[in-house]
Amino acid sequence: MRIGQLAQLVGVETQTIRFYEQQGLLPPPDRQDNGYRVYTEKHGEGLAFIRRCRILGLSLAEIHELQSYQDDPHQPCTAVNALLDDHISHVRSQITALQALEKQLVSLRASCNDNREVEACGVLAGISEGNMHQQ
Amino acid sequence: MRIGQLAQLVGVETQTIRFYEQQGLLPPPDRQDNGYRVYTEKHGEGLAFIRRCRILGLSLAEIHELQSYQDDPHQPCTAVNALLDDHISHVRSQITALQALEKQLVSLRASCNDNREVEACGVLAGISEGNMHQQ
DNA sequence: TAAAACTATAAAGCTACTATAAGGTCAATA
DNA sequence: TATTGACCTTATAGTAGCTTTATAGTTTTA
Repeated sequence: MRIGQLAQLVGVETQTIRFYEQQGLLPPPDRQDNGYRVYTEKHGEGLAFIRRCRILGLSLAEIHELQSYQDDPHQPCTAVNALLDDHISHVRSQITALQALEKQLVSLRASCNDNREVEACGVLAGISEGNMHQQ
Repeated sequence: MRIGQLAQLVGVETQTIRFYEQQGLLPPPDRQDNGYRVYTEKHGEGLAFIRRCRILGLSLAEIHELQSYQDDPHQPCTAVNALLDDHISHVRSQITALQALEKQLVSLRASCNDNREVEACGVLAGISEGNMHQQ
């Protein structure tokens, strides 16, 4: 299987596959005589794992960490769970921050309507004067 | 006022001020004979405006856009409000996406406990097998 | 046979800074 | 006077996770 086929199979771009290889997330595949990469099913699984982790918002470093655990199958999986717990609390704090931001933006938006000149715009005034009561 | 004082006043690093100047967000200040930048109160206000916009999550491009509106004070401020509305819906969709992600992560986490070997880890299995029922 | 489609590498671009390097300026001190 | 320390200057590289571009070689198709 060549890189284009693998890319289509998993739904990524070929450059992304080369990038993951360069980053040490995908093992370097064998090469044909012409230098073309040849992939196996294992590579497909590895790539799919990476993509699912990315969809879950894990960083490449965290993915690397997970892979290192997989190389040690008889260790307890405490660290895996801890990694996920950390990530969950990270996501939760992002949500909290964005919700606070939304409130702020909505209240800023409420200070204006479309029938004004820029000079009298409540939004711009609100930003300029720092009426940004954050809590 | 020199760059260090301005930086301290607004609470940014001096490099950030130079960066904003280079990006066209802050007007180039006058220079002393020795080449040192000299800032006025206007610059302070401009910099504070930029920082407040950044706290609101606006990109430098959006800030640039807002500044261009400020240069035309007698235009209607429709575009300003539209920019904010767009940003609010952007923030809201981020929140929605993160909430869905959180659910996914929590359910994944629930599929394991700390008393297993990596080989039998419910989290790793969940990712590997793609049990990632997204809705 | 020639063009289209695929592969390769290397390097730059994206965002919004932050950090580092190498040096010039200025006031106070030894 | 020499030097130390704090400040300023520019230019360049690094961060994350790719994407884009440039340039070139290979294979497949028309």
